[in-house]
Amino acid sequence: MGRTADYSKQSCAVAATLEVVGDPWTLLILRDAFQGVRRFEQWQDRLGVARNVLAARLKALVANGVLTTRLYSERPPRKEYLLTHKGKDLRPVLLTMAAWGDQHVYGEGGGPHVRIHDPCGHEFKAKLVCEGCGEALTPGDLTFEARHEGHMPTVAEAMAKA
Amino acid sequence: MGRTADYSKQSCAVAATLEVVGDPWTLLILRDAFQGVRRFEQWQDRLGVARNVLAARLKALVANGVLTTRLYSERPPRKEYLLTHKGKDLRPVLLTMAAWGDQHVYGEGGGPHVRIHDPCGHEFKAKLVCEGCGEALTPGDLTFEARHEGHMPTVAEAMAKA
DNA sequence: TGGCTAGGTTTTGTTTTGCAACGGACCTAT
DNA sequence: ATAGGTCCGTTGCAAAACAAAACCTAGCCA
Repeated sequence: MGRTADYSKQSCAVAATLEVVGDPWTLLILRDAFQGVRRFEQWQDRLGVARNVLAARLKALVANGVLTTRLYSERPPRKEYLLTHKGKDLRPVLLTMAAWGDQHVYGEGGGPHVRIHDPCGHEFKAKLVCEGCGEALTPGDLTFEARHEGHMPTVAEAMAKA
Repeated sequence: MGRTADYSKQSCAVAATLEVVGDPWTLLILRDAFQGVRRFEQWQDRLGVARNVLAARLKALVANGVLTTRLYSERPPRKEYLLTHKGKDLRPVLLTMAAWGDQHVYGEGGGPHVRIHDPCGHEFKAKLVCEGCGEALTPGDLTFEARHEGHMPTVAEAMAKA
């Protein structure tokens, strides 16, 4: 059979997200979209991705509601790809990944780019907090629970019992 | 050439991160690792991933310093896979993705699981803030700048230093 | 007429994946 | 002791996704 993992059976929000953006190129396409890329040729130049693959990814992203198309020229018909609200909400995912890459792949010196947080003027460093209490994340401070009846015993639960 | 995107030319922290965890299965393997999975058969049962692929991914994750192995049985030699510090730091990435999946794939009702933030007792909702000023992210509040003058260290170089 | 651009699609191979079978090395129950 | 079971992979094969480059449509330019 094919390559793609059948994330859909996983019944998990992470798997659901990966089903949309889990492709090797998709997140890079979106990274460029956040930096203003909107046209086929721009992505092709920047990423060097095969044209057929790029066409397939853009089509899938539109189908999934992450991007929309808009004609910027009637004759000849030319369309550009814009982030939807759903797509813009992926920015935290990319920033979190960028933060990890800066710290753990590039190390001390930091990555090749700096992101400046305009409101405060300092380098932006991503920090994840609990929206409810505003506290930062600490190891092991989360407990998983099934929301729906149809119970799926997780490993976490199984280990908690042991 | 083969299938795999050559992220290494991208010279970008996102691409660097994807080089480590951008594989279709890798993030699901790590998701389970955060829920306590440590052994080959556990992953195989839960994910249904092909055994050769799982073996390859685990090997790559160890090579990349995201997981370590530890013998839990001398005879027969059996090893388990544990998250390193570097690996544990990927938790924000997974939580951010989970938050997006909950909101945009599952929608109103929320995803199949709830994550409880033990310190405050409420459902954990991920929020990304600027570590410097503590303010939440708003659209277009980041500016990108190149850090280095002439030279952009490639991922390959960065890894060679490590 | 010929050349150029933008945005793809088609064609032709190469890589990777999924699957199932096999392997070794050790336990345990009969 | 021998048969079965567990755990952790490795090997071989067909199918799917991929990469590269040629090709196509549709207009525009001169």
